[in-house]
Amino acid sequence: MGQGDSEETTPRSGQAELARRFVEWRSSLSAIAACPVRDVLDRVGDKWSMLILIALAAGPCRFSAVARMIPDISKRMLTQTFRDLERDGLIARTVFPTKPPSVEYRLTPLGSALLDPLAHLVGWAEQNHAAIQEARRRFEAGSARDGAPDAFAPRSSVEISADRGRA
Amino acid sequence: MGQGDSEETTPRSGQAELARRFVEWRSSLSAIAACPVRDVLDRVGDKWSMLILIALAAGPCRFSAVARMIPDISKRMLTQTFRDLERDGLIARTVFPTKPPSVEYRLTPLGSALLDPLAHLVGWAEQNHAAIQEARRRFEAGSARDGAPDAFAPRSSVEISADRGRA
DNA sequence: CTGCATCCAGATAGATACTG
DNA sequence: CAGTATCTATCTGGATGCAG
Repeated sequence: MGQGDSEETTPRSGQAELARRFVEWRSSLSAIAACPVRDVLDRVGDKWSMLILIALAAGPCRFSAVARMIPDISKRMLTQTFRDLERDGLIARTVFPTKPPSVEYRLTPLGSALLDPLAHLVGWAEQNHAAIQEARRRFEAGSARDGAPDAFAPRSSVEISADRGRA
Repeated sequence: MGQGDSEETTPRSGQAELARRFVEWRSSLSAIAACPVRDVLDRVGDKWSMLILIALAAGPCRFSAVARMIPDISKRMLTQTFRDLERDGLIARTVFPTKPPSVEYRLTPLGSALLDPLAHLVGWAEQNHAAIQEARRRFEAGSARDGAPDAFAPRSSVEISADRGRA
């Protein structure tokens, strides 16, 4: 399974470019795990960060305003996620010495920029969530019945023995 | 500041379109939390899924091959993440009835498609991780600057009263 | 080689109550 | 209103040993 036996005939050009990058990364996956990508995914991939980023996308918000938009978040988690986001320079926090005190959060240019790649992910999710859910149904059906006749299950035994020469 | 004092002069048109979508979502953030976006982020945002997806980006791989590429993953987590990924239809699993048995994992078209929005995120991470790290340094420097526990560093009193007109 | 089961430490996050 | 503190339930993920 070299990197270029059956893939290079496919007409996807941007896809191939993309694949090349990932191929290079394969040799240093552990480095990736430690480095910027993991950083970003850990921040964005947690339970609330992305929701908060979206909540602030349209403009600055007060603490309780965000809390209202995300009903099932606790104050504890909201405070904590705000702090992490601020720590990373994604949002800015402004305290107004009014009484009672009010605090406003807003996206920094950095946080605003993150919304763009995030939107790609969201777009993908919206386009493909149906496929994912169908895959889940199929998977669970296949787990219940061994050898279930699926739409595309038996692509297995054809190319097996030809490829087995490596063990 | 509102959405349009200094930002609207910037020539980003897709950015505005993007903002509009997020604005609409604000009213139903709890729905988003439950729905496809959260699904995808929970899958991709966990510790290993993305690494495995990248590992498979260049072509099919066997269990132990992936394990070698990601040295600090345990067999338990590798198996589990493979299963979740397969469950969602992102990767396909093929068992070869050889002796000893070998199993090959490969991206499905769905999983391959996910690589694209993922690459945007990775690209952003690479471009901005320096800014993030600097923000962290600045944040920690600002936090450590005063020893008083209750003083929360009102570091922007200047623009406060001027901006108060919007509440 | 691949995968599963068990046990276990640490992180995550919810509920509640209290402060300025 | 905004935030903190503590206690606790749950989840994640690592180590090990066993099985096909």
